Amino acid sequence: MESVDENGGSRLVVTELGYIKELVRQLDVNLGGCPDHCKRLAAQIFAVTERSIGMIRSGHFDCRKRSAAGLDSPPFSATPSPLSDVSGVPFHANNKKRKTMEKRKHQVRVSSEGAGAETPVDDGHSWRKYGQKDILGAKHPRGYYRCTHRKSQGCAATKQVQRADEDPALFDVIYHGEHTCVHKTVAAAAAMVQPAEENPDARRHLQNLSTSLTVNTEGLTATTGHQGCGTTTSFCFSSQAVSALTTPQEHYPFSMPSTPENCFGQGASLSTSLEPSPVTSDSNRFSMNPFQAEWRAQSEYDEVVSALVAAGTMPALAMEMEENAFSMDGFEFDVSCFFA
DNA sequence: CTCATTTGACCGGG
DNA sequence: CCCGGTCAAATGAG
Repeated sequence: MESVDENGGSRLVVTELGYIKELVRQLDVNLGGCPDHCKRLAAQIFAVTERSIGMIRSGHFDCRKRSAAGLDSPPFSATPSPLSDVSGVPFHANNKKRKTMEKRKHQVRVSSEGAGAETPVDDGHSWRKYGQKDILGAKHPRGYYRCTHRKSQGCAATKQVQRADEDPALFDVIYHGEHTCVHKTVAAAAAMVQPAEENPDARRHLQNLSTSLTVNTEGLTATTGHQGCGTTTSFCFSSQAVSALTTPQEHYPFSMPSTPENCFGQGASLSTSLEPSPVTSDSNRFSMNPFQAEWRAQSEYDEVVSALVAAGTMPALAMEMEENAFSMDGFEFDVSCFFA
């Protein structure tokens, strides 16, 4: 374990465990409620637990290392669990290698929407199936998908989906290539950050966060200190909060806290400034609980992305982005995507 | 009609 | 030649 960054590594695992705890809490609250939501939560708990175990086993829980290795994140899934970064070759690949090796790959394990579902949870992109093959030694056939926008926009992204032998509820998904298609409004917002050529990772990560988003600050700790936030702190963005974000410089949304009471800096003030958002329409509604804010509507998410971009935050955010966590200024944030 | 899926044929690397 | 990946005609859904 020498190679493991003690602070960054263990903290990340602790964050993961905190996330699991929160999921269990949510599950407890939801027991007897919406069965689908419970199933999703259970699937998430499973996947996050699996990921945590993998992190501990591999000693691969340094945030920076994971960011570097996991830059080629897949379009997000409910709880993607990185099995391996099977990047064939770096970007500057030897051109004499096989064509297929030039594409970067990323494999994740995702759970199905419900028990016995035929497909894994939606990853936010639209795919068109173009083939299926029985694979030697595998119980289940492998499905081949390409981006629906391949024809219209020349998007070269493809994925392979195969049900896991051990657990039919799990799917191994291998993503090939990157989406170059303009995907919904999030992609448009992502494109505002920087041209894809200059900052492809930021753009991809933003794309990965499409649909809806949860920002959970539970377990927030500072890099330089041992005392984290004494209490669980949460924040969320409302329309008002977003307007606050759009003021640059002084309102840098994630400034370093100086005191435990103000451990979240502007984030805390964002939280307190939040009024129960007037529910104007379903498309603008979002829900929150004491622990987290959830965007249930695309419009809310778009608004936040635009605000973060305007505030100059997004590039920094994207640089430390992982599948469902990011760190900034020594803070780590869980960012989990939910399917409403 | 358009668009997505299915499925056997085909291709190429190893 | 085997096997994984892709193509494309047939078929189905909306």
